[in-house]
Amino acid sequence: MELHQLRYFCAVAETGSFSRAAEQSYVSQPSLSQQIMKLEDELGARLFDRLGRSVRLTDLGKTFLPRARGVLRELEAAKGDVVEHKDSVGGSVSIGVIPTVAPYLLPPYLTSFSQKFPQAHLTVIEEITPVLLDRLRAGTIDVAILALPIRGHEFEISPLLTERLFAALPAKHKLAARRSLSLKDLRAEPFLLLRDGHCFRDTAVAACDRARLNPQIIFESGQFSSLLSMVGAGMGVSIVPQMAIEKSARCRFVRIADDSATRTIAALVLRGRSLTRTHLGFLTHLCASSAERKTH
Amino acid sequence: MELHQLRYFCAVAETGSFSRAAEQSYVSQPSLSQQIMKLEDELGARLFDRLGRSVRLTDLGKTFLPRARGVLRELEAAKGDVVEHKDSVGGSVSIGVIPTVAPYLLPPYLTSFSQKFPQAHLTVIEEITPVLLDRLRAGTIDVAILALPIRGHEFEISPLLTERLFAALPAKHKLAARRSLSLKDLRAEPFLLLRDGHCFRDTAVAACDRARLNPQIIFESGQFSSLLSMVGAGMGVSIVPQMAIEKSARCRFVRIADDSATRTIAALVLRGRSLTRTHLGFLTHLCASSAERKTH
DNA sequence: TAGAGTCATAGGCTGTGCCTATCCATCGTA
DNA sequence: TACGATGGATAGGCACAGCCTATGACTCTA
Repeated sequence: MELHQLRYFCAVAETGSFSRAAEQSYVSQPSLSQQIMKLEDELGARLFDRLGRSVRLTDLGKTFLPRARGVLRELEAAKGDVVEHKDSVGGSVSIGVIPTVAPYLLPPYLTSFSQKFPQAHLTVIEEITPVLLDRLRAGTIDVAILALPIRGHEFEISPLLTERLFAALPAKHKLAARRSLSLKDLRAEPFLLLRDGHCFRDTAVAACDRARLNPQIIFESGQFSSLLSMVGAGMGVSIVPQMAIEKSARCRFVRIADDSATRTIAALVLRGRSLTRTHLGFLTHLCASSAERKTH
Repeated sequence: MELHQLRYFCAVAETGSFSRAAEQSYVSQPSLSQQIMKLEDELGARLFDRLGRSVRLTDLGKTFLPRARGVLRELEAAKGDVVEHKDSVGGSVSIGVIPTVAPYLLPPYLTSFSQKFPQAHLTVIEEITPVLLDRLRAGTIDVAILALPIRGHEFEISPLLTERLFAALPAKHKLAARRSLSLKDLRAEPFLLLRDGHCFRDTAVAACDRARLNPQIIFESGQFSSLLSMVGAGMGVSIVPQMAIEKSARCRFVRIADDSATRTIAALVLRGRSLTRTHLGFLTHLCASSAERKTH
């Protein structure tokens, strides 16, 4: 049983004639006859009585007609659903962000995106990098925003922005008034860093490694604000990304001049995943916004 | 969009794998892949994300899946309906009968048929021959029971029984004691016949014609019982079929010996009409019963 | 009785769905 | 890191199914 057979059947039932049904269905009359006969053979009974001039539904045909229409109706509904789905930008997007980016970068993005796509529904999840990667793989988030580098090429990576790292120093520190400094200048300082698991800790440590620096870590926390208040209290120094700089009377931020003292934020998508219009809208919005940001 | 594509799609969605879906659908994996791709092309969007090892529904796929299932469910329902319809003998049969047969022949047929097919629903319509033929053509009755001859071969004709004609005479008539008579013997008699339109009038007149008899008709009625009471009152003679003979003190029935003085009752079906099991059941029952009747 | 209309049949062609063989990427494992 | 196993995509070829035109069989009408 095939769909075109059902269509032909309905056409004959409606027009009461094989010839007219064929015309209406844009096939030749013999082809249509053949398909109706094939359908009848498969069902094991006649659907129409061929009476000299006209054609009439048999009892079986009468019961079969609404069923055939039902199938075709479902089919149309399915097609309609697809069209609707493709046209809509009302879908939802789940975004995963690492904690050292979430509070600084995301809010302006989200508000401007919501203005552009009012029907879209956004969900934001704050997790550390390995969790985000797992969730990308599992499909429980659509996009992840995190810091490079990311190994493995199972992801599609779009770099968004690269920012410099800054040393956070107590206001009264001897280097606090400098325009910039080198990591080596911090060789003797006690360090306050993010807890293990936060990727920015790895970024900072990697920068130190490249500067042949082995920092002595005396305090760890889960968030920058805790670190900075400790720095302000004079317990030691820290390294923060540019976006985490916050005005504070007791803290000074000095640009780290080392070439490698940067971090790059990127948006990741699982390679091979198909993206809805809403997903694409969000991604392009993300890239556009960050490009704009760079030019400032 | 084709049904097998929807089936393949559902299979992949269920198994989470093209290969397993192909196995389950009894096609090769490339064929199935090809059809899925074709479906995706038609819809203009991916239904699955091919992720290295496994395969996962896209958002579109997720909304499309219940729709595809809906189409296939409707299809199964349609097939189920057909099977059920073919197996059932619970359908209805509309029977048309001419008035000069209805009260005599039908009752025993109907009761025995209802015993054999308790779920069948019978409808009986009593009309004169041309009306019955029209209704056969229009499909508003399934079977007609009437007297031959019928011209035109648009009908399938099954003779049921042939009965002799009898002369109905007043009890005191000079021929009333005879075992049989010839139509010519009635040459001088005034005739009472059925009204024009009743086919038995034609049957009787045709028999007279063949006997070169031109009957003088002095009374017409729509039913035999009226004629017979008038005959009993001595107004004249009449001709009736064997089955219309009724015991009466004032009427005598004498067999008409003429070869052509018979009438044949037949069942008619529109040629080319498909018959349900119930229709066939009724027809065969009719033929069987009348065959049995003949042997008595 | 000729002609128009209707469905069925016959024969031939094209497209397509299927197959096998192979390629390419990923994943698990030595 | 290299290798085989797994799973999907690609390529090439074949056979059938659906379509077409031409024609036949039949009915109804002028």
